[in-house]
Amino acid sequence: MSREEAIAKILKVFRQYGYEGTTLSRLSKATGLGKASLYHYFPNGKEEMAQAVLDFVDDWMKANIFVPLKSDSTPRDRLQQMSENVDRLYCSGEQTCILAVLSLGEAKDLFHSQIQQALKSWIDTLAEVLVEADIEPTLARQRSEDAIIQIQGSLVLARGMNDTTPFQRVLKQLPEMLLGNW
Amino acid sequence: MSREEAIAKILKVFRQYGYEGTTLSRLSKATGLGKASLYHYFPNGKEEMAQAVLDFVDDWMKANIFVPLKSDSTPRDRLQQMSENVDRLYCSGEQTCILAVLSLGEAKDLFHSQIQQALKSWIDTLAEVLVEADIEPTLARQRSEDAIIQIQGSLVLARGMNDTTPFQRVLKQLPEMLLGNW
DNA sequence: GTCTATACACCGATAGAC
DNA sequence: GTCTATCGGTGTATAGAC
Repeated sequence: MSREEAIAKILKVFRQYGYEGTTLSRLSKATGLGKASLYHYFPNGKEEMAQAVLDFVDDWMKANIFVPLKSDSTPRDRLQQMSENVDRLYCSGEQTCILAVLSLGEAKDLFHSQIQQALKSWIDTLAEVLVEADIEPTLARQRSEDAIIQIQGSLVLARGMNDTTPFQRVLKQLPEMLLGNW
Repeated sequence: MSREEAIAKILKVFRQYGYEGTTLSRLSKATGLGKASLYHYFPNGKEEMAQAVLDFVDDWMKANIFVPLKSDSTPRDRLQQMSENVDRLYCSGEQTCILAVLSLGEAKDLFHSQIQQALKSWIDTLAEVLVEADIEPTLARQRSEDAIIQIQGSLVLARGMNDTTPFQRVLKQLPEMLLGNW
């Protein structure tokens, strides 16, 4: 198994159980690797695995969210593209946000600056698109923040209610909400 | 120390560290009680403490959110009252939502139905107020759901950005958003 | 009620064979 | 690379003195 494949499986565990709830036993089971083998890929153990997971998601978001947002198609198309990839990122609302999960407990101290940076980049990039769509910078910024709030909030609600409908509704309305047509 | 006082301190630990990250050592430190003393108040240990915390918050929400929402003042006043108490519940955005935290990992299996019920009651009660304010039931329900989404999402963002501003903005706009005046 | 002491399982991590 | 075996530490939980 490649390191990349292992990271994808490890990611699922961290998303479900959080940092402290993710044990080497669970990671071993999820990857099919023995504990010692995990240390072959990640010499610094659990912390390095969480770091790898964060880096992996970081790269994925750059490629599948930020790059599309900076493309040369129309603002509406770019926002639509983002929504589709956000839907994939969170498996239509069935998976938590790793940024949200790793901002709890001990993990908060370890990864806070990286999480903060990822959220900030997302909001900033989104706001730039809205400014291009002739929205006032202050309003653009606020709407972008609201978009992240709605995505995160609907993930929480979907998890708590065991129903992904709220997430899907939010995502569907997202482009028009951002552009202010409603 | 009374059981109630202990629960309030235990609540803080679960909010910060989540279910798996909350250890008896941390609870012992937070309460000032030895581990064995904790078992005097909560014979079934950690699970019972989490249950007590959930029940405590449940009662608090009934008294400080649901009851005000069902009072006989105007819809706007009731929503305003809710916002103020939500602000207290989450310490102006500095504290997580225990319902959101306990819907992760092992705790999800243990407490899912109670968490689901609490969220559902909140949305239902909110929607009733909006219907009284002559809003169509379908729209009332959707806006109520959006309110919970925005509260939860802004808490996540506030935590990730280490900045409670988003939460406070959401809360301030909440009554007018719900009534549809914006 | 609160404590010290302790039981036993599981934690993260490592050694070393293959 | 992957494994088994094992380490020291900490987890939850309990016994029993005071």
